[in-house]
Amino acid sequence: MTIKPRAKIRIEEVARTAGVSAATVSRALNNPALVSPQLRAKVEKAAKKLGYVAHGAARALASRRSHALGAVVPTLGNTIFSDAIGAFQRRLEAENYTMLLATSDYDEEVEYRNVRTMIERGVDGLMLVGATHGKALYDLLEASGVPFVQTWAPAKASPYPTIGYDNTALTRIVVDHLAGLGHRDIGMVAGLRRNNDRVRARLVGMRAAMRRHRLPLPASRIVFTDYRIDAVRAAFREMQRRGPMPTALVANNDIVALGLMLEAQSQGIRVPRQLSIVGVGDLEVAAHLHPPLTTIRTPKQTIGTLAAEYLLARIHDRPVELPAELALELVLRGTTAPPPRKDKTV
Amino acid sequence: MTIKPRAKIRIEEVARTAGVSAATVSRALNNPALVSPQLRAKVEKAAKKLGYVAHGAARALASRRSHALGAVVPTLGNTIFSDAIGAFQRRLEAENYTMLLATSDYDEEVEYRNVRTMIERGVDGLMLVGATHGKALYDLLEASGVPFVQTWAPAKASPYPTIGYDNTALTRIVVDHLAGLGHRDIGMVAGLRRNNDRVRARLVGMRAAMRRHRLPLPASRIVFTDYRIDAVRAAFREMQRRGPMPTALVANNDIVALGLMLEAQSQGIRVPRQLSIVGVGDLEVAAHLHPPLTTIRTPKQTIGTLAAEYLLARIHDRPVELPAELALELVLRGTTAPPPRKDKTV
DNA sequence: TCCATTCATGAAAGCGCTTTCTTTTGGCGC
DNA sequence: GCGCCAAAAGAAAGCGCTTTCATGAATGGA
Repeated sequence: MTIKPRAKIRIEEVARTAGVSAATVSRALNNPALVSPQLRAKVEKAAKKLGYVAHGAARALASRRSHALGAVVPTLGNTIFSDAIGAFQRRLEAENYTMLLATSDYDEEVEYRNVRTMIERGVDGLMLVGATHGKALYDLLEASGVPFVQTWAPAKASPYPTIGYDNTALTRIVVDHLAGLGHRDIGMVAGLRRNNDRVRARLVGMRAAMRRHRLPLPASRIVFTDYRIDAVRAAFREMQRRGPMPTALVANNDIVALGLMLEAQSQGIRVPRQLSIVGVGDLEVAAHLHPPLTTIRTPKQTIGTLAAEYLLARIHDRPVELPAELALELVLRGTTAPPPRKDKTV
Repeated sequence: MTIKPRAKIRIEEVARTAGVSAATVSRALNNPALVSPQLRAKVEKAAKKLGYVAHGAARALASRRSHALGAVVPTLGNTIFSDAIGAFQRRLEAENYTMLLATSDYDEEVEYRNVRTMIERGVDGLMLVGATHGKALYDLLEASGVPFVQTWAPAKASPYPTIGYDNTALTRIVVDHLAGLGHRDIGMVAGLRRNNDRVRARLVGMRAAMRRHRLPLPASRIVFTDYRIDAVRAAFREMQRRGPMPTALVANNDIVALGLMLEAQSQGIRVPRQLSIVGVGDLEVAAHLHPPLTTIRTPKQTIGTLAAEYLLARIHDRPVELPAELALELVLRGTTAPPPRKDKTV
């Protein structure tokens, strides 16, 4: 049952066993084309036999390549990010890269520290969330020369490489839909703005869209919340407290939308008859809610995959281009309908 | 806007700037107690001024410590794991460790490769999910001498350090509850068993508990599914196809439970009047469903935190002890009730 | 006052690889 | 059969740190 922990094997010993030099072993393992088939076979056999596992740090030191990419996301508690990270990692794995992951909890300082640590660890590239970061971070990034890519924002949002969709457009699509249905009084249940340019962009887009439709959007129609269902329900009630409810609510994401539906239902408010709700993200449950949730499908996995591809390409000096922005899709389901007929004005 | 990428600073230059030797700089930065306050201050100032960032690989090579821990989990798509990973990472961060993360997608071979890669990268410790792995994996682990900890299983499940709760006990608790309510015909909607000893343990526990209550549990009462809601609903129908429905269903987790509730509702089956359902995990939504879900609360964050603590302790040669098993809590809510009165037998 | 300790510092030897540079080998044309 | 050149292999010099080990200064006991 217990295996004798054999001493660690260094390249030297593989070389001796195979009857070649360490240099040849290194080449055979990392760049087989440089070694004749016979020696290559010998080396491979010896390596396998001895259970040779290269020493990553030594390799990184000598080659100036860590074969590791870093990712810093706000949180793993949101499937939006964990899905993207999953896709990112799978892409890396396919290319034999390792992922370093850290979470910042929407804290700029923590993010800075994490990035610094990763640079220190020698990551070959870095994935960040959001297109607006502190100057200190950008300075650090530029000083280190590590390729990086920002995510969840369209390319135009930053002078630095960025990949994602346009959050401004997102709320525009939603408002267009709602206004098209006849809604004139639309509210928004937004996420917290702290270090979250996605939320900020959506607000901007919301305001602009409302203006285009010549619809009012007083501050009282916007309420902020984190993504705990309790908090969302409280936000719902907060909006009620501020005056008569809007006929439609734009949620920051599907979880928020779910919370709103839950609170509406428990108050006997009919969705969508009395109140329309739109989510964002198209989580799996969205389609299964009662009624099924109208939402915007966002390309989370694509973001992770493309981020990985971009970084890998940069590292290997392959040409890459980032899409200007990723497509969004309005998924029409059962939570939106024309507003109730105005029997009483305001 | 553009910062001139200053050349990378090596310890040598910090030493020169501070007017001391490289050895002193290293000591001042890593083990300040060994350096006199004056020199320490000088070094710190020089390091800050030059923006010195240590070279992790060189440091790892020289010190034989990577200051990185690895984690390999089946998937990030399940909050069970992403929450635990989040807690794990936060704990590491507090101690200035970095996390390497990889997902195996429940594939033993992928897991092996990932572990190998991490060992190669020189992780100081490793967190794994599950208490049963292939012999090859254990051999690798022992040969490398890297401390590791298994999770999501009780200590007794393995000769190796393991931290988690007892999945056998979990289903026992559920069955006890259901049987106590008067249910005699209980079904189980389990997860896929492939490389998943948690599911297998729950099956074992389920069978044992049913036996203790002298209740039958034919194979037809157990149906397997992955965690997509569509699949769960199909599983529900599959069970119906096999004969008259049980009066209670044990779900593999809250997502599965949700899927079951959804399907029941859409068929007009009343929960819990006609059908009791129990979940596992106590996800945040569980309390907000209609009716609120009876479920078992599992200590996911605790598992992540304790895993980190154990590993850190091992690395620093601090004494550690792992709890035999973590506590489970039955959260009674609205989806369980006595079975409908037997108007017609079987 | 002198020697034995202790403490802070510096010099230098690696850590285990990769990669340049050099040497050797072998293929091929004449 | 000889010489030339390309390809393959080896020797050795680092990569940028940490950590022994050695040294010198400072302290204290006799």
